[in-house]
Amino acid sequence: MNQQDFVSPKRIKRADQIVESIKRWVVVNGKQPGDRLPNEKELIEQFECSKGTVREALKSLEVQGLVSIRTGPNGGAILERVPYEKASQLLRNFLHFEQPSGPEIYALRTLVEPEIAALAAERLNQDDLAKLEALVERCRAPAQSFDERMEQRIAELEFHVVLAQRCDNVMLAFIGRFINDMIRDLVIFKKAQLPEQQEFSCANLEYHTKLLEAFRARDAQAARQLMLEHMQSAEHFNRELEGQLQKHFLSSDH
Amino acid sequence: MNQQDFVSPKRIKRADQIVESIKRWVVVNGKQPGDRLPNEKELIEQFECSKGTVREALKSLEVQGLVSIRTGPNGGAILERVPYEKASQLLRNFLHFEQPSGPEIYALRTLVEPEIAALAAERLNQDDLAKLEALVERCRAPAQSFDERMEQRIAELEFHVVLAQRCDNVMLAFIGRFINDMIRDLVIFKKAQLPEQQEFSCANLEYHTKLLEAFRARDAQAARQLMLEHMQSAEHFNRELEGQLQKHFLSSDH
DNA sequence: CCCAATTTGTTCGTATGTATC
DNA sequence: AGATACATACGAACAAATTGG
Repeated sequence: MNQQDFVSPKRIKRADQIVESIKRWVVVNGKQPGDRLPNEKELIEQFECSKGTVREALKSLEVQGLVSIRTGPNGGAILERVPYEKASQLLRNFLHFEQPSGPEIYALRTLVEPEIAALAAERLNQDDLAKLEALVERCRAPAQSFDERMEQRIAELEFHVVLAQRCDNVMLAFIGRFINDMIRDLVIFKKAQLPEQQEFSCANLEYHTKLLEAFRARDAQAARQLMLEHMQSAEHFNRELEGQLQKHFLSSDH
Repeated sequence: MNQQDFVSPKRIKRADQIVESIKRWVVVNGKQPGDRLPNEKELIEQFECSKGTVREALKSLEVQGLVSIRTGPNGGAILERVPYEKASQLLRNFLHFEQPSGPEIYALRTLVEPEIAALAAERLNQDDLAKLEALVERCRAPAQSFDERMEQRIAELEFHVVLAQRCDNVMLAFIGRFINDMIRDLVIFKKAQLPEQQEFSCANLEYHTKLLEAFRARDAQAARQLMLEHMQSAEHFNRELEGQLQKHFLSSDH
């Protein structure tokens, strides 16, 4: 039925072709977030296909986070910036079966966080600094309970997310935020097994305090160096923790 | 009609609920790639909904790259590892409106490539080394034409992709491959504007040759150091190139 | 090679909710 | 408030693909 059938053993669905066509159309016409796509009727005659096929293509674009579809008159598909949450979720799907280990995550973190800190140092405003200080202060009082300890651990990670969001390299910003989200989920997931690690919390608090000073002084070099030491320390403690968990797992059952 | 209507102003579609349920089902039952999902009929009675709704949910999972759907007896949806190409494409959607600049990409590259080189140094086998050598040799003869120059440029990038694929940190491997894919597209897109840059090609060839030696000797430290210098050099040349392009753009028209 | 069983894929018609004018 | 346009959801019938005898 199609001339492509001889070259391509795998049939390419019409809806997917339309998705690609629409993407090209967006790129070559320089369409921006907020711009409207042609409505259903126009797309149907443009691509000479049924209403269902167009709807399937739009549906696919929606799942990818590229458009949102509004109901009502003058509704239809409008272009959207892909929200971080969507991109994050799709990347996590990819990593689910790859199972990155704790050490792998921390190794990447050690590479990127110092640079993020250096870039953020030059861009943090008073609001950001206040937010960071609040997060640091929340970790200062010794935790009284299990939940409180976990809450402090998440506040620590939030400190890094704030830095990532203020970093003006979009790729570094994404990776930084993504890594901290992953670690947050690890913390929550392993919460039943999470031992005390008082030393770890103290070290983190100290580093964050010093980092805050460097940020206030807008000292990028100091921030980079402090963050590097902070990450190496965290990497060390994580290795220790995983060793403990392994031992506990081996001795308890199985 | 729904108790959620008070807390959540935004109605959550049934199909999306089913998607989330299936994802949870996969995680808690430890399903692996190749395992089959329940077929349409079972899903319909499981979720008490129509065939169309189930199909929409499966469609969504397919767009996300999590399942592939086959027809016929013993057909249905089977779990898939999300292929790199899918994850890459979805992340590029996210970055499309963020427009990472050349310098931003190269800055991240300078951070991750040295580590990738160090990790790869310990894992490259004879086949990999032969492949790398072939790619280096392809760049040795001076390019005679425009297309040949571009082909060499792409072979240079392929060198880095091979390293990324052999790196045993899945997150680093993904980022490394992704960055080189992005640069490849930049090269192809800007091909009309690509000036000669003989020095750049020579420097790259020299670094790749030295790196190959280090890989043969399984010298991770040397590989890391060489790659760092290589990346700093590339970052420098890219800055120069963008300066030239900017000047050319300003003087030619507009 | 064809037939039959099985399972997905497509296309109707219809009803209902919901946002916009 | 009412009319309109669109999305969502359902059901049933039919089409297409794949497998195994």
